[in-house]
Amino acid sequence: MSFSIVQDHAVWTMLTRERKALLLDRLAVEGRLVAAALAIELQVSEDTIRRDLRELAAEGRLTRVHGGALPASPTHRPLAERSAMQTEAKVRLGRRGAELIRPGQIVILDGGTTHMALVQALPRNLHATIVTHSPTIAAALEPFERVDVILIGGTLLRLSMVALGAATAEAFGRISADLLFLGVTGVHPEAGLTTGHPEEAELKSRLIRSAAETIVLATPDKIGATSPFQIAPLASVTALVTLGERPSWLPSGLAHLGAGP
Amino acid sequence: MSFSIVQDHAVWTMLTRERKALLLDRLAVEGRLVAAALAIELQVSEDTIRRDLRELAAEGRLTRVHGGALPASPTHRPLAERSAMQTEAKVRLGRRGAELIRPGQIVILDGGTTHMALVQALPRNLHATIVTHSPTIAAALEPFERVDVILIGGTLLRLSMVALGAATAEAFGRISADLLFLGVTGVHPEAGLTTGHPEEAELKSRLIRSAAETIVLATPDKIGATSPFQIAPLASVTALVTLGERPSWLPSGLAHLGAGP
DNA sequence: CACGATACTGAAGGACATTGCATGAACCTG
DNA sequence: CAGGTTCATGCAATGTCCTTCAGTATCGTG
Repeated sequence: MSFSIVQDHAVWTMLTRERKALLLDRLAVEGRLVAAALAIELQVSEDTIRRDLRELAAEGRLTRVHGGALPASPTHRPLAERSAMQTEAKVRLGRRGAELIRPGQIVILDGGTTHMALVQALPRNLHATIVTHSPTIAAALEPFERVDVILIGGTLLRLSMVALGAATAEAFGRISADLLFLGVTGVHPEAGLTTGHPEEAELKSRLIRSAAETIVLATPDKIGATSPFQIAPLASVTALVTLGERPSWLPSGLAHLGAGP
Repeated sequence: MSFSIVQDHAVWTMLTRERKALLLDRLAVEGRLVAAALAIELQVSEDTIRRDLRELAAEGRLTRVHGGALPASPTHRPLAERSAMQTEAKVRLGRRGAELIRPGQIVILDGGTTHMALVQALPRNLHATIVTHSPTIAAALEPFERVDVILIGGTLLRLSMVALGAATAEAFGRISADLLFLGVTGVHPEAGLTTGHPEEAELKSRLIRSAAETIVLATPDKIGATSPFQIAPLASVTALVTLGERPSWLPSGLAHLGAGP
């Protein structure tokens, strides 16, 4: 073949199936696919991408739209839209977060699209125990054969799709984890860690008590922002991961990790 | 990994078994195999590699794809592939099952792809409470704004992606539902309802005790089939939904519903 | 040791899959 | 409604697959 991409050393022949799997993965993480961009990125013609999308659509794995594809029907707009926001930031934070998990650790994963990105970034052969009260996260952990998943039940709060309630809190109370990835909607020098739902705030504060270390992955829009309900003061956090520089107002006892490009 | 092919002018003839083992090792490490590249590397014809891959695929050790092979992924594929199996049957059973839910009822939904199809068939404005120990089902219920979702936690059984264990059983013990949709892998005149996992069988039998009525949606391949572990005798079921006619051996006290086209 | 049976490999040929390109239709934007 | 973009289809080139066959090595048995 004369069109192949010779890169001095080796030709990375991507199998068709691999490419399709990649497309679906990408769709799950980013919530949308753009045909033209993918063609450039994967070094194939747009026709090939379009063909893939058409075939995946025929299998019902995604919905074809002009210019690319969107998740298959069952996905709800709010969630799909949320995951389409700040995609790049979330992918990078997720990758950085995934690196922090050591083999064998017991990790509590809070809900949220950023943590979804973290799951997508986990190495396939990771050996760990992951505790979560988010059915979405739990479902996404299916492919990881060496991960033990502990699902915490309760009443689902529709907005954020996590379990809440007395039973949930009690179940977390019986767990001592090594690591907690905590989802918040605000990180502020005075207000501390905040979120938009009172019960959720309470549960999240309990999560902090159930783990030795707490890590917050914060997209840029959350830094310096506040939401109505406080989870805990900043000092409760072990490390804050952001895309940019360390905010000047961070307490000195708090580690800051960059998730640069 | 590097190895020399020629040692002292003597050619290192690799035994077939050795080569196959190497292929599997390589697949485990790299996650993919490309037939053409392996042929060059191992100094055999592509046909030989292809033969190996074909045979390994027949043994279920890997998945053959155009150009090479991918992991058999006893986890990833099953779910994706299982949901692709018997699609038409599942959709019809799911639709029929969805019709059986009355507004305001408390419904226990077991895991499984058939029940996933049921969720897809639910009316958007359904008002009900759905209890489930399957994160996949729970996640799929996100779009239904008037459905209260109760998630039951536990340790996830990867194969079927449902929560199991003492906590799960106990949580179900505290629930009295109107309706239970029970997933089984066999419906047999003598063996009754059966499934392939002992703990799952035990939990399922507990589910039956937690609901006033039990409904089994059975695809054709399950009728007359048995799996190793019994859940309960046929008489425990309120209604059996199938695509075809009522099996002659069904106990007379048991309702049969057709999910015809 | 001889002999047939079996297993393994490579090669030929035809079927099949995948890809990029060309064409004209459908779509979106302003 | 004009102009660009995106799309589906048919086509040709190439790569991959399977089947079949023949040659060689290995094994088991007499």
